[in-house]
Amino acid sequence: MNAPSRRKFRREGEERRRQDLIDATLDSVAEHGLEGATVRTIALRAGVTAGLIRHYFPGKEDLLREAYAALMGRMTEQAKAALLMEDASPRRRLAAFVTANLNAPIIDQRVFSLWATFIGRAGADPALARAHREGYLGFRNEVEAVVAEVLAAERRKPDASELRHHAIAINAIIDGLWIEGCLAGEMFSPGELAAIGIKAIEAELGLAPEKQFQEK
Amino acid sequence: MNAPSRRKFRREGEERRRQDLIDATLDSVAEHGLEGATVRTIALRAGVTAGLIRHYFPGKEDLLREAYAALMGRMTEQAKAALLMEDASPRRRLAAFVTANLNAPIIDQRVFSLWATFIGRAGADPALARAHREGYLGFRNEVEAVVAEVLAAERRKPDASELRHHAIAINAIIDGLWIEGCLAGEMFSPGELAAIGIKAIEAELGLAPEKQFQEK
DNA sequence: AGGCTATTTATACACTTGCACAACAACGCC
DNA sequence: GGCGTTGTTGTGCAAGTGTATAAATAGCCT
Repeated sequence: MNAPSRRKFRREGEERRRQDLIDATLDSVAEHGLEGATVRTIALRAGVTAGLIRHYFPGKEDLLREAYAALMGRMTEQAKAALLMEDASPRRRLAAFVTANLNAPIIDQRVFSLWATFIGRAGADPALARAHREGYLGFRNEVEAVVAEVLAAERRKPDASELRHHAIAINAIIDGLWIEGCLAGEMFSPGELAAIGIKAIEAELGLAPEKQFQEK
Repeated sequence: MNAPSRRKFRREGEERRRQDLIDATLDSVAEHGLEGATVRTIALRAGVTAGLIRHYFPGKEDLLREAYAALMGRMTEQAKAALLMEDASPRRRLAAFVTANLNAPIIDQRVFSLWATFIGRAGADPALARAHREGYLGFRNEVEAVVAEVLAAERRKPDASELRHHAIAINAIIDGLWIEGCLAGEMFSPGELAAIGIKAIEAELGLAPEKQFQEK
């Protein structure tokens, strides 16, 4: 009796454990910030003990880096997925892209908290700044490509500088509305942000209102 | 000889010391994040010893709260200051407002780092979320007021909902471009962001290009 | 069934953290 | 000029930090 009573455990596959630890890290950061994301908190959340982290990651910093990379990957992946409707008109695709970016699950307070917490350290951490830069430029290039298609369909031939300015402005509109939605989502009715975004972007591009909204 | 050699110090006025400690806190957070802002780091930066912090603030949390309040105060104060040109036309005032918000010192990586670091915790800290909400609504109301003036000068009578949507969109444009500028300022030539912002906002409001840019 | 090995736990350690408290000394007041 | 007030320092402490390492055991292979 009064056995040493060591904790029971199961062995998991390496990839599974790494993902669990990364998810637990993101959860911890979202809930308590970077300061509250201690190895013990993370391990507890992942259902393991703290020592195990060092078996999968060289150190805590590496775990945080991989967690941030995973977050960015998921965000850009979701964002770009909305552009895959091949059969629609460029204008519809752009609208769908905006709509996807201004509704759940991309409008999400938890994701925003994570983004803000990590990006706040971009000024001090060059690796983090570079990761952001790449994600941002990738996103903006996607926007620029769709804008080019939209304008081409309207028989307009913008030069490179014009195109770039449109992409910067549209990116800003989406980012700005995304923040407003994440921070004060309940102040907007469903679909309102997307409607505002689409109208603003079409104004930026000088597009006439869609035919369906005009009198026949 | 080998006297105890206690550190020399000067007594400062209460307000001065509090401000120094708050500034040192913001510097520490900007440089090392919330995790790196320890009482010892902050005190060292302020040129005092750690114990003094407890003489001016009940605890570290209170110091952080006051530092965030000070940051928000300075940001909104600077932003609104650009609207004070009484003698200019509404349209010029709006343009000046945008220009002021999209150049130094408001476009600033350090300020952005601080904003992101603090706002990242808004999801978990209700007091912080409320502080943000108030600042945001105040800013948006300013925007809405100028927009109303601009449209009135154009003899247009927007209803409340229309006005609100314009304010939301314009706020998003400014915020989005602000972020782009803070995070990748060197990718834009001086004044470029402001020009993009003004064009996007005038498009949103359906304003014709200014007369000075049209052929006479 | 029984051992092998790598995953997992548990413990230890040096260091940092926020905070408490007593000693001290700078400055105003008489 | 001495003296009291109190701003300021220095030290101490318990709790928590990341990491190192040894001990244990779960699950695969034969």
